[in-house]
Parts: sequence; structure tokens; C-alpha cells
Amino acid sequence: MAKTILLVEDEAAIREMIESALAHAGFNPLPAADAAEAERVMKQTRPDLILLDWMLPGVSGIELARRLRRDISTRELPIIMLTARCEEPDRVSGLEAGVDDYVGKPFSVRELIARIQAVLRRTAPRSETGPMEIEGLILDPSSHRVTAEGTPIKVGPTEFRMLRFFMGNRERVFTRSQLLDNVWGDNVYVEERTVDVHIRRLRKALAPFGYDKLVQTVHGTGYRFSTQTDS
Amino acid sequence: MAKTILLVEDEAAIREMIESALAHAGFNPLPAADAAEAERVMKQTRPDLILLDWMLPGVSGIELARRLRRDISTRELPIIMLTARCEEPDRVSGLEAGVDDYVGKPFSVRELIARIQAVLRRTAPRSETGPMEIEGLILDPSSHRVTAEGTPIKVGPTEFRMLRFFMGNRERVFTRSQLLDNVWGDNVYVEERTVDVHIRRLRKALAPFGYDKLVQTVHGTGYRFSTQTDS
DNA sequence: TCTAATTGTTACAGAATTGTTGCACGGATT
DNA sequence: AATCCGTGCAACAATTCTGTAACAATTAGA
Repeated sequence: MAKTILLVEDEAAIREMIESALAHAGFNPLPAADAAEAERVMKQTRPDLILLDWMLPGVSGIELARRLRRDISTRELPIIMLTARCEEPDRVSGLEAGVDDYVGKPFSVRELIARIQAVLRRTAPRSETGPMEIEGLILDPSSHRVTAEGTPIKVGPTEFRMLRFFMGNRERVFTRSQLLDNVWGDNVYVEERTVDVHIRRLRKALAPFGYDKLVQTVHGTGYRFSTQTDS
Repeated sequence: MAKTILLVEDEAAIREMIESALAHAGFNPLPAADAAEAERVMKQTRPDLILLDWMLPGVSGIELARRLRRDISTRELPIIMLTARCEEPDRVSGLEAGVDDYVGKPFSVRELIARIQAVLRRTAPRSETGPMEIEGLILDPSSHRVTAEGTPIKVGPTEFRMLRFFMGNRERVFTRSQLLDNVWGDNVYVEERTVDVHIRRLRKALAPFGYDKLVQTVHGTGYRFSTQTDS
């Protein structure tokens, strides 16, 4: 889930500053000091985006960008260039290099993060999942709504994610640990009993329509979302 | 059916490059070197979109955009402006002039194509439907007015664009980021919380008629325009 | 039945998110 | 120049959500 971002910047101070900013924003930064190191790193890991300084010792940033565009495996890799404000490089060469965005130095950290997210958003193919329905209970991700017989049911964010996961994976038992991974996310630490509380909250929300019986307890193991009668 | 795109750009090198890029992407490019030539071309062919350079000899790009907005026949024509990063144009005044998006030079061909398609996608339904109406709330894009039960509602430019977007995309959640892209324009950088402020202003304007409940909050996600009761 | 383990339920403090307001700034108008 | 208007932002208030602990209820097994 966490996007990996290759950061190619020769000045150590700036590199470290951006690196910590990226980490803080939930990205996985891969620092590199020059083009050679960048290419070495890319042989091992395939980043989701490249932050590339315009001025680099040895192979310049724009030259590296051209190389990446030439290689079929990195042709679609988004590139954001870091340039000195109003340096205004040759327009046509910028066009040809196929850079996705420019950020002029000095820049605000938040602007940089915003531009990264914008580029990732534009680049990523959108995977819209349609509404799910089970015995009249409808969950629509696009409107972010849970409906029973036409009337909307109010559920909290976590309950929504949990119900969405359950509706996509019915008739299967999940341990609390698995639910934490799939509903909360992998690298978060919360007590397993917290799952029980949210199960309770989900049941409470579904109870007025009788759908609470779909959320079943498997004693000694975990929980299951099922239309079959609980035995 | 290939979309026709009028390209107004004075620098021949850039014009030709974009022209070939457009042709390659399946569009039908109509090149023009200045505003006068652009207006001449438009008398013969009606393009689906205009790519307009900010800096033009004679009549400037933004001035041409204003003229197009004044003319009823071209009022709904999507406009994308090409601006140099260092020119730092006032995007707000551009937005008020009715520009749909900005692309800062230098830009990648991919980005340009993506933005063109994005603008075409989101302006397509608008131009065909004309005035929109939801439960007595009427928004008329051509006269730029909002009315409730005959009485006009005063909304600011941003609130108007937001309401127009919402009325064209009901029953769907949008994150603050998506709203910024669609209401403000893609590469405008403003704080996400600013969306909340304009949501507030829109609600305040709609409140005297009870329409404020159509603008719903989806906690943890964003906002939604819906006629269904929020619960 | 009795006991230990497991699960259900509730309350609550702190965190996170959203609502609301005032204000400075820039552009347009007078 | 004076004023108004729209905009974006920050600061504060209000609301909602979350995780945890504590206690009650239930289950499984001896």
C-alpha cells in the first residue's frame, strides 16, 4: 500500500529533509545521491515514482529522465523534477523528456507532497468496484453508503471497511488478527479485543433490520459473514 | 468520433510538437498562431476544446478566453490554458474567466493528453443537459444563476462551480482532493481544509430554503450531494 | 455442576475529523 | 483613493470516532 519513491538528490541536507518528509507522509523513500546510484537501486526495487533533481553531478537529471523514458520497463514511471525556481529549462527538451511535473526550489513540503499525490492519482488506473448486495443489504463504495430496504444505515468508517471486507469475503472465518490486517491495515498495533468492539458496533447498526445475524461468531477462532444459519 | 482541438500557440516548435502529440492520441488538431487566426478558424469549425497559450502576441490568451466566455455560442467550450511555470498567473482570475484547467510548461505529453481527456470527460455531460434541477433547486449554467422556488440564491463563483459539479455528480462521495481537482482545477495548490470552508458557504447559501441538507458529510472520506436522507 | 476461557457489552478519555468564524490579501469597481 | 467582494488560511469550537479497560454473559470442557 505504501508507495515507494526514489529520491535522487545530491545535496545531503535537502535529501534528508525530503526523505523525512516523505516518510512522514506515509511514503517509503529510497534515497540516492546521483544517477549511478539511482540506477543501481532500481535494479533491486521498482519505485512507484521518482523525484529527480535537475542538477546532478555526472549524469544530469534530465538525461536520466530520458534514459528512463527510453527503457520500456520504466517508460510509464512517473517523474517529478526538482528545479531551481525560474531556472526555466529548455521547454522542448522538457517536453521530450516526458517529465510529469516540476517543483521549483525552494518549495514547501506540503506542496511537494500534494504534487506527488496528484501525479500518483493521475497515473494510477482507477479501480472502481460496484455496489455489493446480500439479501437486500446494499453497500455502495462509490456513494459510501450502506442501505437496507432503501433506508440508509449509519456506520462509522471502521465499520464500513469491515462490512465491505466481509461482503467481499463471505462464508469464511477470519481470526481477529486477519481482520486487523485487512480492515485496519498491516502495520498498526491495536488490541485484538478491539475487533470485538467494532463487531459489536457493526451488529448494532445492522440490528434494526435483522442483518446482525449475518455477522457470526466462531467460538475460539474469530468471526464470519454468512447467510447460512449459525449452528 | 475524433474530438477536434483548437491549439493556439505562437511558438512554432512547441505548436508542432503538441500538434503531432494530439494527432497521435487520436485527436484532430487545429493549429493557430494567434488570437486572430484562432477566431478565424472558429468561424468554420467548432472545436470540442481549446488549448490556449497564456502569452500570445496581440490579444493575450486570457483575454481571448474572456471573449469566448462572453459569446453565448462558445460559453460552454472547454478551455485549457498553457502557462509557463515562472509566469505565476493568477489562477483564480483565470478560473473566474471560465478556464477549465491549467497546464504549466514545460509539461509531459502524457500529462497534457490526460488533462484534455479529463476535461472532456467532466464537461461532456454538462454541455448537453443545460439547466439542472433537483427538487426545485435550479442551476442554470448559461445564465450563471441558482434559484430556489423562483427566488434567486446568491452564491460566489467557487460555490457555483462546486454546486454545478455536485449536481452533475450526485450520490457519489468525493474526497477533498477530488473536489479540488474538479472545482478548483487540477494543478492548483490550496489547503484541503479550504474545501470545508466553501462547503460551509454553500450550505449557508442553500440553508434558507432547506437545501443545505443535500450537501452531506461523509466522515473520514469527504462530501456527497444526495437527495437521500443522511443517516 | 463447576471452572476457566472466550466473547458480549458498556463507558469513557483522548484522538481525529469536521464545523465555524474572523481576518488579511488581492483584484475589481466606484 | 476608497470600497466592496471573493478567496484562502488559521485558529478555535463542536462533533464524531477510536481504542482500551472493566465488567457481564456465554461457552466449552472436566
